Amino acid sequence: MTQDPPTPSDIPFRTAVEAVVRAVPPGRVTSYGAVAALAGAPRAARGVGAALNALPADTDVPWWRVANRDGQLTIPSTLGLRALQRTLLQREGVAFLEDGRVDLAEHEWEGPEWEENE
DNA sequence: CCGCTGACTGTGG
DNA sequence: CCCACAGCCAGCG
Repeated sequence: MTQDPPTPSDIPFRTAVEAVVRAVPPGRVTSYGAVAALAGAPRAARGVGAALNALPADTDVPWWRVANRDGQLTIPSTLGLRALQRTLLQREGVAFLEDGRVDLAEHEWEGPEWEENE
């Protein structure tokens, strides 16, 4: 039987996003745009936000390791989610700048391929 | 099928 | 450097 190799485009967007975010190592931060690209939809950065927003509270997906391209935590501050994200990141050793942005120069993760090189 | 929303991003003033 | 505007796109009613 012919089994085509599982290409990203065959996987539902949300599933692909979850897989990518799960691959982000502790103490590392990536952007919505980068996740979208790795998920096979380079222009769907906003979709990534929607996907993470749909995650159940008990998810094992490390959603807090995703910030915007500037390292800002753009998650709604409602319900203290913003503060929660910051707490979780700091717990992993992620440093923040004076203006409240994540220190991307020190903690940005660009993907598994990049990881091999660094 | 159509229209609207938003945890984004790039560009221009 | 800060702000406004305009594309983009998945998900949902």
